Amino acid sequence: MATLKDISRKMGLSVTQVSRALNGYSDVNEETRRRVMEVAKSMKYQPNLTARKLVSGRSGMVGFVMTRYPRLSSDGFLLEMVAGLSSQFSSRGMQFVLHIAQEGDEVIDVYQKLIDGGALDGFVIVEPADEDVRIGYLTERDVPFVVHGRTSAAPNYPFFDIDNHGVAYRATAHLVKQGHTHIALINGLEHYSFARDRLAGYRAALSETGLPFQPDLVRHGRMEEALGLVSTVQLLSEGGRRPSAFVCGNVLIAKGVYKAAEALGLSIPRDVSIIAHDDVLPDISLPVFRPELTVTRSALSESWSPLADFLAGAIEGKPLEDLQRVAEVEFVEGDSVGSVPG
Amino acid sequence: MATLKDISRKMGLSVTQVSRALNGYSDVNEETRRRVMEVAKSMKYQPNLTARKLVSGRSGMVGFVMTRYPRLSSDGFLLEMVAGLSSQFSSRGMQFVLHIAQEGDEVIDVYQKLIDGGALDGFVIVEPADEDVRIGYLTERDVPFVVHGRTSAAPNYPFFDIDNHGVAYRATAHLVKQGHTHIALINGLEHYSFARDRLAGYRAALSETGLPFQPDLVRHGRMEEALGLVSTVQLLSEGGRRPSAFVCGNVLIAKGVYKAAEALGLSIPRDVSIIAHDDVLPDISLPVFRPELTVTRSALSESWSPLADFLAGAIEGKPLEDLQRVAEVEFVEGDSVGSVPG
DNA sequence: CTATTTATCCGAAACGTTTCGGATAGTGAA
DNA sequence: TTCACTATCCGAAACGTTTCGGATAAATAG
Repeated sequence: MATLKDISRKMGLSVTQVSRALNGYSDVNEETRRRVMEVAKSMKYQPNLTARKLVSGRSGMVGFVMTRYPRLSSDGFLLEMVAGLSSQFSSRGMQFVLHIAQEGDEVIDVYQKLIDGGALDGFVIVEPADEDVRIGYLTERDVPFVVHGRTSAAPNYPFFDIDNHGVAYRATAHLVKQGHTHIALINGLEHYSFARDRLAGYRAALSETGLPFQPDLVRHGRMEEALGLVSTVQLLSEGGRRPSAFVCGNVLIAKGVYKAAEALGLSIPRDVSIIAHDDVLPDISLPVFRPELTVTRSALSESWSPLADFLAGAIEGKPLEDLQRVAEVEFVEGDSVGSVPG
Repeated sequence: MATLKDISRKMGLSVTQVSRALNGYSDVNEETRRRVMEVAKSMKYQPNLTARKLVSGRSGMVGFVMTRYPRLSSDGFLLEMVAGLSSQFSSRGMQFVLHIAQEGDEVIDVYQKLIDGGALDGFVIVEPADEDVRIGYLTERDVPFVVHGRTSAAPNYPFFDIDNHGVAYRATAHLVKQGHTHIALINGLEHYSFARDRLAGYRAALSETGLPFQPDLVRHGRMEEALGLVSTVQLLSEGGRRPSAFVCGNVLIAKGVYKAAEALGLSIPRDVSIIAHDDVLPDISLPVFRPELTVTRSALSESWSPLADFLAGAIEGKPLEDLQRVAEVEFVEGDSVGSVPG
């Protein structure tokens, strides 16, 4: 591989000047720069990243720590994310390193090791919990990171999140407008921030319209079809306050609700109304809904680019206000919402 | 972060000696080494990988290039592999970097860029094709790599493969022994080496027992349930030589065959016999077989460790013979094989 | 007692880059 | 003529390691 020295020798220039020419500094003659560029190309010069890192103190690598778990190999979200982030970072000249924590490793220890090794410049964190230890640790050590989601309305770290409060608020409000008074919320696991935000949005919509919050109409769990199915059957079988509408955390849950409704002989939207949040996962095995599902929609795939931008920015030391964004969600009406039955 | 210089200053030793003490060289007093170790630990010394790389010329990073494709996010094999390799490499102190090729990128260009950047020491290649361009390119440029699979019986590069010839041979021979004479092979896509090897094993078993090779009993395709289903329906519907037994490339295909058999009102193993190869993917959504499927079995998860070993060895310049292995497969009898129907 | 070996140690160079602090020569202004 | 300024360039240091080629003193061999 050709080095700066090779070029400088060949052209009778100093290494300094060649370096500055290539890096676009202003104190180099345009004619000189042109020639340097030309020679560099002809010699197939590629800057040695390692050397560059040594002096800049940065490795150009960012990391993501993943804990091994049983469902791993069937988790479409994860692969989608890894692929998305990886390509975003590499198009920015950075490397995205996926680190799988060994079984039994303490998560924080993994971060510590990676940081101390000096190989990573920053981290991406997804699915933050309400009191997230990773965020605490990285903040304390002053290591750059970006979060997909957020643990409070206005956190003091870079993040990209969707308006989860709005997701549940709009869905709930829409149902209320149709006259529904008993609206169930089938939500993600309680300790996730996004689930907390959605619960808050749901409650806000209810209280704004004077409807009571009924805790037994809210379910938390892993956002899979089974959760929707089981929750629906339970909710519709219990005596008394049967919900006439469902707000679902994602389309898998909605699929479960559809199935349960069918099994119980209920028709959508005549007997039950359903709204879900759609992450627009490009998974071919995604369920098909009949009738068309009404959704709040925001493509997960649009978050990788800002996440990469924000982490890169954080590493470069950009001000926090440039590194935070809450994305709006779209409301897409289908045919799964009707007025209250009889 | 503490550096070698910090330690040397504190102890009144030279940087050289500290470095050698830490790296286990013989020309340092055991007592000195002990003290150095102690101080290093107390100062939380972590060697700067970047600096080390600069002089050693290695980055400690190995790469895997993946092309983006539609089914990506639902591909369990891929995530399983990424997770497996990633953890194997990191337990060896190396980083496994996943690189997603942008749509439209020429694969070879991606490798070129990564190599020239000097950031990667070697590559892992999976699912080699018969005339694999990646293998050609890396060989030509003399860049270390390891292949999961192989393009010829005894290739001149490091690889880990299972005995694919044996997989099909044993399954076929087993069926022949039960008296079957019309045995179908539902195989992977034709250009993959493993599919070619399995086809060869299938033919070998047939010819050894004097049975004719009937090309129309062989199907190639993407190894999914749909392939098994469609192939089976076609094969059993055609006039004349209907197969009485099926050798399936993986369990998904076998699932398709089971479904087709059921739909056609055929019973297993009375009417059709089935054998498949089982990669032992720990995917909870894996099909359940009734009756129990007879399989050739070899866990995919056992290949990551040797692959990592071999690539590390290749980078260190170990001799080729230490970097190749063909793993045996296990034959596990279930209840899906019977004798030829009346 | 001298020559050789052995056990420890160290200085300096090297890896390829960026960057700080000038140096030089030419230009225009005072 | 002298001064300040601009445009263009360069030497040297620095980043944190590893490693080559010795250096020193003590121990052993002859």
